[in-house]
Amino acid sequence: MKKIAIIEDDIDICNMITKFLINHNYEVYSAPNGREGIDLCQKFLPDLIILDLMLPILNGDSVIKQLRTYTDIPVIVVSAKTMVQSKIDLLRLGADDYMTKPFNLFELLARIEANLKRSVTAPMKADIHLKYKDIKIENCNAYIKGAIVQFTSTELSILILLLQYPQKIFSKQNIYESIWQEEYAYDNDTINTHISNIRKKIKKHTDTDYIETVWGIGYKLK
Amino acid sequence: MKKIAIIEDDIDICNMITKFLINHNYEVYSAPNGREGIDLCQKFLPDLIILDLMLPILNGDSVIKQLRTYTDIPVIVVSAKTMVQSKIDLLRLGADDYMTKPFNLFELLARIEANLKRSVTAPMKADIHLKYKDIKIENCNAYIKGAIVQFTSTELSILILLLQYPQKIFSKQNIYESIWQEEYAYDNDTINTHISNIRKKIKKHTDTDYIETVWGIGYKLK
DNA sequence: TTATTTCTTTAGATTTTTTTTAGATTTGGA
DNA sequence: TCCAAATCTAAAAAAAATCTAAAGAAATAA
Repeated sequence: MKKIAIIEDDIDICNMITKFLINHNYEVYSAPNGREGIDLCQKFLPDLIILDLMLPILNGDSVIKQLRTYTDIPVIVVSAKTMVQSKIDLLRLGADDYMTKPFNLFELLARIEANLKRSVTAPMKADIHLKYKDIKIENCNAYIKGAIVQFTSTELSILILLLQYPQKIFSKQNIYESIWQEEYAYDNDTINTHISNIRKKIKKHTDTDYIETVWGIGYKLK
Repeated sequence: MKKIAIIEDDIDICNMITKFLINHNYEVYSAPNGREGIDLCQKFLPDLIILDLMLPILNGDSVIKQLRTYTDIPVIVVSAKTMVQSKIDLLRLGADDYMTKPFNLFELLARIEANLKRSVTAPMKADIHLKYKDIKIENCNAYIKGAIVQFTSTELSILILLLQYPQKIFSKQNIYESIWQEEYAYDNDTINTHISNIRKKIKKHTDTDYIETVWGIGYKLK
């Protein structure tokens, strides 16, 4: 049975969707705000998320952004009609589909099924599990020699990128455009600094330096 | 700005997608059949291809097959709903994603962006892969008799240039203008020095001198 | 709001690479 | 043979890229 998470602050809408989906044979979890929504997703690993844009505590944009750092599960965004101009940004941000309120439950069902179907055939990023020598990444946590290490999300993204292709040399442009999703205009030492910080944290747990500087070209794992 | 090629025989659909993508800041090229589509791709080197399956002259399958002999650019296949059973074959053939007609343009946009993103992080196959006797170049790494050798980026560029045309004699001007992308004003021994350093590094790993000096003319491999 | 964390920018130190220099060596031709 | 031009290479100088601490800015949490 497929699991669906609903992140929605309006309790009536939430109940309505929940009942409807349970009737249609889904397992449903819900959370009333962004923060709890993210926790929920990490806990129950749903197959699809229905996300209200207007959330207390952590708004929809941020929720998608955070989710997308570690998973590709389909996210259907729900928003009031007046917010429609932001839909393109949402898709850009990483939402898979959107609907405006008020919506027809059957239309929602159709979209859920379409998106679930798609995510089966699409290559899954969900549930990252990487390992390289003494570094291990599971979901959003990094471990070095088994000890959890607190990387910031940018640091973790860079580390994951490197870990995904341990042979490849990544130019700063590669890294920047992969992580920030925007053009790399000029070198402002941002990447350098993050690399430096990553190294510092790694060094606390192990003697070896895992990141190699390839002069004039970029960085790679070593 | 990213370039997208559309290979689609229905002129209305083609125009619709073209307009939409131009509005979303892409540079768009299109071709009405498979043959022209392939020419187009060779000419404009798009970052992503949207390919209709049902094409006159050369059908979609063959187009993918041909494209895949020399490139890894993402290909999103578009097909009529009745053709859906072939989607797995398509993915197998080398397509990266597919959509059935009629489709939502925002969904297309989302998929385009997802696939472009993926291709940034994927290891590049377009990368250089050269071999000459005991010297091998893969990605940005040079190997001699299997051992990695640390060339600087300028040295590597020169070596790659020579390796690309092992027969050709390169004048210093040739080399300078290829690598530095500017006019070769006078001989300041820069090339000499780099050649010397390359030789030194090669000599550490093998007895033979791979670079031949052609007096009064330039250098070539030997 | 204020406090805290994270990210970006800055600036000077450091490291590596590139270019220049200079003297030695090699080459081809007179 | 000897000479002049071309090439070689070690070493010095210059330039460029990178590193990192620390400050400032921005985002997030309380």
